[in-house]
Amino acid sequence: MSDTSTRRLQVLRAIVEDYVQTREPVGSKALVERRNLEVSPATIRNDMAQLEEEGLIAAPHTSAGRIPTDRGYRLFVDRITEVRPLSRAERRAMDILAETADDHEATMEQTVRLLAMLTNQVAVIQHPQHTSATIRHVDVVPMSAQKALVIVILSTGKVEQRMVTLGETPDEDSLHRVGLKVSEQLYRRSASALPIPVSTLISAVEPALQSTMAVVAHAVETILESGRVDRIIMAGTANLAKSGGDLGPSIGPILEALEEQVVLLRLLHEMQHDRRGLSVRIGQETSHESLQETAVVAAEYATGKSGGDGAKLGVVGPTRMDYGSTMSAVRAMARYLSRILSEG
Amino acid sequence: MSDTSTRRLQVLRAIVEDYVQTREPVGSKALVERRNLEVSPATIRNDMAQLEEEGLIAAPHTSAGRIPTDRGYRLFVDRITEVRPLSRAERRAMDILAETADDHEATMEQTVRLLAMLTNQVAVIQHPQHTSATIRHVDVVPMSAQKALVIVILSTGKVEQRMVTLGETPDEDSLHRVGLKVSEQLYRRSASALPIPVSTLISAVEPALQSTMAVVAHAVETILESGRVDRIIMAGTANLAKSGGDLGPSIGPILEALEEQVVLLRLLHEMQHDRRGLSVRIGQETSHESLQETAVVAAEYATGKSGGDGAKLGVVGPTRMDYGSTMSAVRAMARYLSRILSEG
DNA sequence: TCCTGGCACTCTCAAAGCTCGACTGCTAAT
DNA sequence: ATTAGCAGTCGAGCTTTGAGAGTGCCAGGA
Repeated sequence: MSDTSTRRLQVLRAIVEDYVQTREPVGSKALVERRNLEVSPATIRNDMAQLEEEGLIAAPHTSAGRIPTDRGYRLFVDRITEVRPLSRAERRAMDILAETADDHEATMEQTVRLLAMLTNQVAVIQHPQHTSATIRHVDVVPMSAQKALVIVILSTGKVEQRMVTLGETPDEDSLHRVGLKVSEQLYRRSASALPIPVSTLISAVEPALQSTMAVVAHAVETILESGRVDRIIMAGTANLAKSGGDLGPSIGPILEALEEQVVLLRLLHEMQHDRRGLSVRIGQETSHESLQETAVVAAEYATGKSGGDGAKLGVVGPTRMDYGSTMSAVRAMARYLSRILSEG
Repeated sequence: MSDTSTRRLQVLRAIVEDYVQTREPVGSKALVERRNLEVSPATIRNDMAQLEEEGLIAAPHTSAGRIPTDRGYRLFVDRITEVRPLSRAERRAMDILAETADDHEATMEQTVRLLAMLTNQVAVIQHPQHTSATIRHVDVVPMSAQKALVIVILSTGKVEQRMVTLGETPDEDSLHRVGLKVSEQLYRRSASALPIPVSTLISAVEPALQSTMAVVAHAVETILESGRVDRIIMAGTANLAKSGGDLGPSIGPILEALEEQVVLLRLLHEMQHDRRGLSVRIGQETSHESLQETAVVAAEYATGKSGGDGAKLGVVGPTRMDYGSTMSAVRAMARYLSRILSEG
């Protein structure tokens, strides 16, 4: 019993691997040859029939080989594939990245680009939310008679800004003073501690500036709130096209779904990570129409010294992808990024 | 003479317009019918032969209609097409945009997204360089024992940041003081006025902090310098795929070229704008391999109150595009953005 | 109970041949 | 300068055909 069922797993594995490599449905005969198994094609056929019944593989049409179904890939990912270690060249690339990291935003961009290159797929990365950040500095810059820019700098180095419309027209120095007051009052305060003490702030300035202060305080609050809204950056969309004829002829809808950041964000958010820190969604598991033929591999990375937070990064590619190396690249990337962000 | 040569222009116009609409080579017979001209197909054929000789149109194969060449489109754009006014709905969309503009970055993103929607093509926008900006505030935030983040806020509301590695490990307040000193010394200084007086800055702090100050000052300089390096944001890449089978089968290389921001930046930089403020590059005129089958329509927008600066925005699409409405959308978008940025 | 060899059957893919239709270019007449 | 008519060319699309690959099933053997 165990004998035959382990062979079936081997068959599934072989089918997945061959199909990923050759992009063609794999038949019983070809399989025994390529893998020089010890049994005859007929035996394999029986196993295949069994696997098909279990919904792990399917035949595109009567006289073709089999290809894995989403469930087949799922089983493969869960039980069979090994996460492969990275190659030397890949490690090198990451080390270089770690050295050249200067600015927060740039680091994210380089990371996502590198991940796209390593995997030859579309890479995405979620901006860290500043839950664990504290407020570092607030500044108010006049932009025109009526408008001013409120800028909040967080301890993580993230900088947020927002344009506000003022009722009156205070001079530049007054605005500056308002900014200083807010800085002073909120310094070191957790960015996620809402609401902020607006009335205290207002009463901290002279009456003439109080309405301005009200507007500014409100803007700061909005900024802190919106810090919980995620953003995604992305690279390697060209790889979608390059994956050549895979994904049906329909890369358009996929691109659309990717530009719709909301979809991806929800998806990433829902993903639960296993003990390896990885998470995979395959085909329909994405529960999104246009991503039927794609899979998402994601991992969490630590966004600051404190760790906890957990933004994510990952790649999107055809279900027919090399899960082993993709998973290893994603995992490694997450670790490296965590290290860079928390300094190492 | 003038009679027959103006008709030839009309024929060219008709060919371009029909081809853009139908996506199919247009023949002499179909042309007289659709346009109910007063002449016979044979006459048109003669004109076509003439136009072909001049290199304005070409036939994909012997028994097909004609399609415009790049030179044909060029003539069409230069001499024939009228920039069409926007529809009401389009104006509406822009007005809404103007109202919801809060933060600098967000405005840019919304703009580029809207432009992509309006034109159904890939929209790009170049970040303004801060030539005309002045320095508003500088802050230094410790990130770890060895590293700190230098943040520069400009009068335009743009915020730049850069990570630096410090030789020693000053406490947070010292760093803060360094930041304040720099702010104080450079306040109102033009961001493009380089080099900055590093030695003055260094001697403005106590000896223990001087090496730190040197690092920070250098970082500020780097930031100001790098402000001249352009960046591009982009939206609507999905439209590339949607433009269905146009562009050959080869949207991959195009996506790659777009991700290579350098290429686009050079291209945008080279474009000279006509009296309408618009500039168009068609096919080979882009002098870039993978953009052979695309055209770029761009316009300059004013990036601040002072005006002058001149960053660009535009769209990239198939050469076979509706130049009239694309040009009008780009131009309108440039005007609106100028107005928003310089406040109106 | 599991494996194997053999056989009949099915279905896709690619090449080949074919017809149809759309255009053109040319010439001679107006 | 324009027109009508005619002969010639070529691609798009359809059908046919053959080859190849692969399956399912059955009956026999370990």
